[in-house]
Amino acid sequence: MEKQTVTIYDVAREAGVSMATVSRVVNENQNVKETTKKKVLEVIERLDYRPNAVARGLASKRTTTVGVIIPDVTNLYFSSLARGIDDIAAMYKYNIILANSDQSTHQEVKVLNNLLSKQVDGIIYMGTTITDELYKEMLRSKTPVVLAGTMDQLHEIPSVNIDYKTATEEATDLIVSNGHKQVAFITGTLKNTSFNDLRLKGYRESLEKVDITFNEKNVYEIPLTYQAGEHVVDKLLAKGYTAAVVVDDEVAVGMINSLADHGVKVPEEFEVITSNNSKLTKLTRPCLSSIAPPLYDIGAVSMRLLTKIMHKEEIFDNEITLPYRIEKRQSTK
Amino acid sequence: MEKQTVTIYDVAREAGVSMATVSRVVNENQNVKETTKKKVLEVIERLDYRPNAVARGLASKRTTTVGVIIPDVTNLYFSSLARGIDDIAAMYKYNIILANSDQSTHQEVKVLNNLLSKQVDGIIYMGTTITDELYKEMLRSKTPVVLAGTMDQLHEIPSVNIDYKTATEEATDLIVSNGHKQVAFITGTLKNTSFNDLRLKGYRESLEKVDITFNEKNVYEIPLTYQAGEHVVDKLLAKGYTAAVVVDDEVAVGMINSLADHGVKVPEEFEVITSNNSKLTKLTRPCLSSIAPPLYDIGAVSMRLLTKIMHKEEIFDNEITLPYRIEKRQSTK
DNA sequence: GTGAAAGCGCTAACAG
DNA sequence: CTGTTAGCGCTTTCAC
Repeated sequence: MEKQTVTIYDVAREAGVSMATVSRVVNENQNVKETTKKKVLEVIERLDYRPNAVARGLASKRTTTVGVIIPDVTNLYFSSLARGIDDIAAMYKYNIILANSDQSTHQEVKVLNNLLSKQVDGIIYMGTTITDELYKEMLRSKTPVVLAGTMDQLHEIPSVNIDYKTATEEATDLIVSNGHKQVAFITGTLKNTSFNDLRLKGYRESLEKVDITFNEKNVYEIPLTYQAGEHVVDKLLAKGYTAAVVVDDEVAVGMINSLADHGVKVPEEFEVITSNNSKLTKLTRPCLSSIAPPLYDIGAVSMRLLTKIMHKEEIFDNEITLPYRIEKRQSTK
Repeated sequence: MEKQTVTIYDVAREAGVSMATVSRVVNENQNVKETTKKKVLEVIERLDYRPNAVARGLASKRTTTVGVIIPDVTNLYFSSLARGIDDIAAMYKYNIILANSDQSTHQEVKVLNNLLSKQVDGIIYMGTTITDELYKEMLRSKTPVVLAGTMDQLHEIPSVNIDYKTATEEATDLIVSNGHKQVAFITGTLKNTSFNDLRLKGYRESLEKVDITFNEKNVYEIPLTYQAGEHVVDKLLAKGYTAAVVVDDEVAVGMINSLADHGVKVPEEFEVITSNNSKLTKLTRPCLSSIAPPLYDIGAVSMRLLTKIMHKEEIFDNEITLPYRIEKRQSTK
């Protein structure tokens, strides 16, 4: 399968210069006379020469490729980040190797090693939980890693996030200020996630400000799926809850639809606020109120941070916290 | 930035064999004695040797990487295909370089050439339109290309699709059988797309079966966005339409929400059927009836087809047509 | 069953 | 400003 036919050597011969000169022209090195440069470019054009990035990668030890580990491209939260990542990557002439991890540790470690063997210049990791095994591998890696929309417990790996605790606190404030006493907190797993821990803390502190005692019974750890959202509503209604703070949009959509199916009016009889402000929040009726993290920007800034690390530029802060908004829509009063 | 420290040479030395033998072990070549194999594997483990895929790619001219051109990862239709592609790719030990094209020809040609320079072993293209310029580049490429969920006018490039014409015909049948006379057809651009052409034909033939004269005025070419869906509803209502066949789910969601906002009851006063059966169709209230192409499978089969071409296996059919269903939900009677 | 040696196409000193 | 010369780490004949 001869993909490449014309090499730098062919160009050099045709143009009557050395490979080194061609290389210089291709890499936009200044030290080339205008006339020879023109000549070389002409030959490149004529021969339709395309530099072989693999050879280049081997010789220079830089592949201009970064690995992106994503739980599932089909999840709007992550794909929104991915879009920001890719745009900035393209701007800096990097390509992206996208790998779905399904959030399974085994997969993730495999994927990480696979990416490293491909000699990516950097890695962006997305996902809600970081197990010890994966964490160790990341720390061990000489290839820089940036966490997008997630963080490690010890805050050793550069990351880009919002202030989850305060955001969740504000979101909960919005609800308790309407007088609710039974407010459920719907979350994914609380294992290995400093991320959901922070949210839980925000929820808790909000309640305590209005003298509602925090009770673990009000915390529901469920799978982050539409169906799980539908199901949890049955329980919530049976137990008399009148509001919920939700960490995932798909879950929240499931809940809001299920509430409608139960004939429960939102927001009059039940209030819901969710956390990611993905497209979905605007597609439901009523529209979902939500914490609004700058999804695209989290991805974009992560990639930008990674380029800085890869280029050994000075970094002022390894842990970037982006601002968020609270979008009040129709699922809260 | 020394990413790689231990090389095949180190392993060879430690194990007291030649590089060639190590290479054979790594590549699972049969011609190695069980005992030397064991010895080599032990050293690999001990040294934590990881083959350098870039060097391997240069030497073997195979990168086990495929390029995937996607208009926007954030679009559920395309990301669902992408998920199928990645899963099958992983199964065959390929990685994916994902590139967002924004469906802009200029971008696409650039991206394609970029992918080729990275020496990908194959390319999967997603997108609704294929301009002549891009088409030429694809045909010229010695690297195999497969079209996922789209097709070229001349059917020269291998592709995986459903029968858009018949599917749209059936979808329209469903609506006209309920007696509607004014049925709009909401589509994206009709330029450079054998794809939407086929759908239009299906729509047209369905109408003609019940003696409704096809009229171009009923065809609305709009951007495929939620907002455009909302806006087009104003026009449709003003002109007295009572039903619409829509080619894109986001548009359909915009329409259904806008209809609700106008106080128009769906499906009683207005019926809508859409085309992609993405997650979105189940999240709206009422749920959207839809043509249901096997999204994940279109991606998966495309990738499988590509592996066959890359491995020079025998191909029985370059143009694969997968079966679809019609999902009747609540937006049609 | 194993080793030696010749590249793959390019970059990166180092001379000049 | 330009050319020469080593590799980068691996696969792949071709011998033995």
